[in-house]
Amino acid sequence: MSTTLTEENYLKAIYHISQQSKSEVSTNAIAERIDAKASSVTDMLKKLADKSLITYVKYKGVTLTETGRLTAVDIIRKHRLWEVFLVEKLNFSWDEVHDVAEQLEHIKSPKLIAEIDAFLGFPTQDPHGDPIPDKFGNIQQTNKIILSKADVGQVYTCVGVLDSSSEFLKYLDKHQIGIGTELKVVDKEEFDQSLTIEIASNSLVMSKAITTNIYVKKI
Amino acid sequence: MSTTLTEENYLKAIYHISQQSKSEVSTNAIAERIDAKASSVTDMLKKLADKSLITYVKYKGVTLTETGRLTAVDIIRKHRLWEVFLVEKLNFSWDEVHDVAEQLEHIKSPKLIAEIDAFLGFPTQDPHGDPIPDKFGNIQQTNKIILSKADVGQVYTCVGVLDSSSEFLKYLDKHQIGIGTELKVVDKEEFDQSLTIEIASNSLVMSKAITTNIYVKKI
DNA sequence: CTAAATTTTTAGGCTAATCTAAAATTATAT
DNA sequence: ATATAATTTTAGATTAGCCTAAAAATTTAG
Ligand SMILES: [Mn+2]
Ligand SMILES: [Mn+2]
Ligand SMILES: [Mn+2]
Ligand SMILES: [Mn+2]
Repeated sequence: MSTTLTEENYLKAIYHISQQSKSEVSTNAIAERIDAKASSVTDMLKKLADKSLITYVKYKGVTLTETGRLTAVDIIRKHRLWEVFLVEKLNFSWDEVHDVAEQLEHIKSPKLIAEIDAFLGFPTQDPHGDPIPDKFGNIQQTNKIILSKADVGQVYTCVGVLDSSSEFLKYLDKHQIGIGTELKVVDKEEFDQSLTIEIASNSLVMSKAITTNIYVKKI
Repeated sequence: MSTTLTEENYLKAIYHISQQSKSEVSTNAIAERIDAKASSVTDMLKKLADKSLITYVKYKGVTLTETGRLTAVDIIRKHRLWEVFLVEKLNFSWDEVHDVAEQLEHIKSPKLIAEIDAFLGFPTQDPHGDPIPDKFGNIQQTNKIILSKADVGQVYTCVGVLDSSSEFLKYLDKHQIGIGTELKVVDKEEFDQSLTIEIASNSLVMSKAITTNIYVKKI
């Protein structure tokens, strides 16, 4: 059975929320993410349940069925492959790709995405460091940690971002931080949780709002 | 003002029909092309007229306004650039590209299409020999003729097709005919208008149904 | 353990895009 | 010139996706 663009966006939202919370996904959480009213979400949840893409129990929240999960992951795969394409082949910067990928991810053509994948040399990560699911829906997870929980005195590599908004990515660009950049945590201010970071011999103070949006890995 | 996918498809249909007939475009002609009922077309025509994309007089048919024409040509530009991309970069054959391009042509991102254009080296023709409008909406027309009107004894180059359906293109593939192929019109059977064609020293009889769908140019 | 707050669902309505059936208009053929 | 045929438009429904307001269910606080 085929899915509409709107249904696909709901499945993706449910998938992403479930990645964070691990439990049933609530109507309100979906409404917030989709930017729709809870009543609209309820309507759609009934439809998705009818299509066996989610299991839905009134007042109790939803979980993706295996079919629903595979559908969501396939959309995410397409989104991330398109983002790589835009950056690698079309001179887009990492803060420009998301909105276009939101449109491109809904293009229906298995051959297209298989060829794009090959054309890009089967990339495993998107421009924001997020893993690209393989065509079977398997996702390779790396053992990254959030910068705010890093140890003082330790050196890390930036491996991803939590917030992929243009505004945040431009902040990182300004301070020459990207995927692969080495960061040394020099000091932590306990009062506001801000970190002093050393990047290529330059010192930079990052507020908690910043450090909770950067993924790093011990070198 | 932004256009919906459906509105864009109507504008494209009106544009293509007006290319053939040169006069006002009728409701029924649009209905047939869009594969919708005439009443649905009437509804949409009112909407497009409200948006000043067409001039519409009840019972008299429609014409595109300058804005409408530019919108239609921009969609066609995107369609044809995507077709080139699919063939040149992603190993699609010319009979596989149309349906995917029908989806891709509606992606809204000026940067994306500008970059694709540059990435492809600013092509002027799509895989079916159709001209690619430039970013200002100008279309370079070539002086092609339809093969059925060609002269016996004359040699031609295939420069395009009228029917881009997968079925017709596969027929051409089977007989090793493509854009650039040399064809010599050896004979014409007056009874059924069929032509005997010589291609690379092989002889082939083409019915009128075939010859009215191939564009050629005198060598 | 109840009362208040919060969350979720239901009820009813709206718009875009489609449809069928019937009415209105225009074209065609004696 | 008029009757018939064809085309086009109107009228009234339907479906997807969204909304607001109110009701119902669940959670939280005292
Ligand atoms: Mn993205
Ligand atoms: Mn991304
Ligand atoms: Mn095409
Ligand atoms: Mn084409």
